[in-house]
Amino acid sequence: MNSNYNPKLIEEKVQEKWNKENRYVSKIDDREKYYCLSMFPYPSGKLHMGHVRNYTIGDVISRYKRMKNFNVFQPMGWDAFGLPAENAAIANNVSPKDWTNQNIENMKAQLKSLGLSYDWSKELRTCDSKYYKWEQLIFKRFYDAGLVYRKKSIVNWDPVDETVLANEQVIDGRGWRSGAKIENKEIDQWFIKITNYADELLDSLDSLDWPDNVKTMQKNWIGKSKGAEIKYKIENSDDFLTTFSTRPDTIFGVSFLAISPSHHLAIELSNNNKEIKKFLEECKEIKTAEADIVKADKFGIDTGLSVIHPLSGKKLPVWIGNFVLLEYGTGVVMGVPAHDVRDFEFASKYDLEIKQVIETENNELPILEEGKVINSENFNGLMSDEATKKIIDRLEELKLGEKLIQFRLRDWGVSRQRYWGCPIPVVYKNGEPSVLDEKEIPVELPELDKDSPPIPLSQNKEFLKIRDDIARESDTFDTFMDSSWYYARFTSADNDKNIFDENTKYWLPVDLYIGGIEHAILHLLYSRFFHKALRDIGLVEGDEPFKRLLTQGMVLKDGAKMSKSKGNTVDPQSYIEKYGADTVRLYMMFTSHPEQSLEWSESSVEGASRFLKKIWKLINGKKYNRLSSRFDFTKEELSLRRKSHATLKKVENDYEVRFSFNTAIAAIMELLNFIPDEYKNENSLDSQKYCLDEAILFILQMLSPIAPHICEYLWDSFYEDGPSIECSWPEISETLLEIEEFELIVQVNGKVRGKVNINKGSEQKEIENIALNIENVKNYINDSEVKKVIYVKNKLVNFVI
RNA sequence: GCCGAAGUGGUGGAAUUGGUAGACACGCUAGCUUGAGGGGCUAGUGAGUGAAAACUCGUGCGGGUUCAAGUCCCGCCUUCGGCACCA
Repeated sequence: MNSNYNPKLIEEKVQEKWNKENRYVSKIDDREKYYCLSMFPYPSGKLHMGHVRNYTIGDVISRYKRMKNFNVFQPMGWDAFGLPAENAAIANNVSPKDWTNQNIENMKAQLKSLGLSYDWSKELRTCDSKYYKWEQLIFKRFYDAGLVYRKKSIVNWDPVDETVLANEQVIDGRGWRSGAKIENKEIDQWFIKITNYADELLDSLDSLDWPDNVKTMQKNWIGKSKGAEIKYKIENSDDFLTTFSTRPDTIFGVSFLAISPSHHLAIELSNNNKEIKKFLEECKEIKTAEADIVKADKFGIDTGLSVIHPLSGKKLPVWIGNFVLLEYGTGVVMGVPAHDVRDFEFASKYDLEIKQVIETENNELPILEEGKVINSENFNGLMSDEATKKIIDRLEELKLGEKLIQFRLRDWGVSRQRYWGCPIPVVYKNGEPSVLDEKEIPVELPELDKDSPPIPLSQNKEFLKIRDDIARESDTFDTFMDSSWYYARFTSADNDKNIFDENTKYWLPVDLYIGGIEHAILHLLYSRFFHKALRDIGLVEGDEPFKRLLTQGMVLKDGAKMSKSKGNTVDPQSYIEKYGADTVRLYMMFTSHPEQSLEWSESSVEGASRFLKKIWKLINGKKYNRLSSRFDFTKEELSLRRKSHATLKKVENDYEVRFSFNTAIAAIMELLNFIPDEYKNENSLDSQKYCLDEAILFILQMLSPIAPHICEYLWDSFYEDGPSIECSWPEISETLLEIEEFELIVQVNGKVRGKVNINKGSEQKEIENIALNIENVKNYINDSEVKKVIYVKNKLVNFVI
């Protein structure tokens, strides 16, 4: 039995065994359940390294949990609707459906070759009407629950191609295909009232075992802020302009109002004013993405209108500002140049009054922090918080304002003007929309003619026209809709009669959700909202979909994200073929902590492969001796046993608590390196054999979540008629871990000057004496007086002189 | 611009609660093994000084707190993720 490690052969063999046994099909049973979910991929064609990393992490944890006797559910599916299929369809003259299905087949084969322990019996794809018919049903139920409405909103309009473009399709303000200048266009769209849940989405973050940075990002995104709504009467009119401000204490510093270019007042004014009309035209050239709006130069135009300051009674000019978002607040900003950076820039540019009304130690305008109120009539001298209260009280008396809590979170626009998405189940009777009844669902996406490019549904006459006076909705759903509830549908994916069933009840919530940090806000927030809304219409239980979250970092090459456009991608398949899945998995887990970015390195793959070869060489051909542990172990033997158990303890903690697979692997490597050579000889002592066998069993068990093929193969040949490696995890012996000696660090003035072995039970005085007698320590202390001794138990002693 | 991260040897990274910086690997150097290549094995490997013992410096930059700072605080720089129509 001196054969070399042949990953291809053993991986095929082991995978065949798993298939035969249907080993990873999960059923309800008495054990504690563990639903481990990795974010399903967009079927782009080939697996990339980010997928491999994501799915290996999920698989390692799933396998570990199985060994710990959990009933594990780990499904996989496809986020199959989206733009790339349409683009590929145009580029390659294939239908989005065929392209997508082909990609799914390829990627599924790749996933299988990685040895991921998925329950494929629950596979789903979002482009399948078996899936999206339920999504249409959910939309109907949401509509009935009052969560759906229609509203005008702005899109990127390509006037040449006459299509709506995604933000990423607008490059430098121009359409990526046509090159035409992109315009803002307002159209009617469907919205879902996620803001109804703003408070709950915020509050229940506390209950989640999620990374703090993700919770913080979500919290800031929801953006609950306390302030006041303040009304400014328009001069010579009975109308008011309403603003929201978090800083009512600065109200006497207001020197202008700025309204959004999309504000109805701005549009009305433009009808009679050429300059304003021109200005609004110019504003239409800015992309709709917030990052672009903020980066754009701030400019504005005076409307000529004035408003009356609610407290001072002064006249203030009304401007239109390109930086004011209609979606946020009321679409009107009160400009306080002395205490806001953006207002300061704007006022400086257009020579508007800058009036300081807050005083702090810092004198440089703009002063952003709170302080003492000045130049504010009878509120002078108050501190900001008190002034805020009194000013709001005063506004309320005058009925010109009131206390208000405002969220940054906006309602979710779910309409998309595309082909490859879930049709929105709505019809228009004489132009009046109505959401379809459950029995009229599903609305299936129409098939395309062989040669037809994927034209938006709005141009598909056959699909649209039901009767002369009845037409279908031509928009499809945002693909975030598809991915907002798939975690729940997985549990019942094979049930065609009901959306959810008893399995849903059993498996939810997801115990661990793993995916890229780039989804920290949108996808995760939408899913959380969906879960709560589904709960409220009685379809699921519990308040949150994902109990624990692990956000993985990017896979980089040469310091940049691997991407097709940069041409720095590395194809995982070639590595799986060359080194085997176990090596690729091991490499991925060893190279860095899952939450950090991973720098791809060719040569480290070799290292991972070498480690597996070492294990193969040590174990292949050996048989478990099944000796009892009743030996008087030598000190050396004991130290190997201790190392085995200490490694086990560390690895458990790394797998379970820290998700720190790289250090777990390093510890296993250390253990392997620690085994003395003579123990590996055939004529070693029985006591040595015992220690070696123990180490071998531990190594195989500890490593098998990461490199399952080689470990199971070696386990089966080493431990004939033993238990399945998947149903066994070793027991730690705590007594073995108790050590009698430790290495004391001796410092003088905080610098290490010596180390010495000390018995654990020693008294502090005794330890100090030993430390003071170290030659090098003596040299440093000389005749100096020891002013202070810091002693950290079982660790170090520091003499301060 | 706003929100959230990251920065440690030639490289990937470790240091879990403020307590030995560089675990574990890769690479490199030398030696052994081999007909050669590959592979394997042994030793060394942060920089500098030194024959050695040992010492000095050293965790993006500049300050600070502390007996002690990669870790805490203040101010910067760079890179990455998100910013609501990429998924």
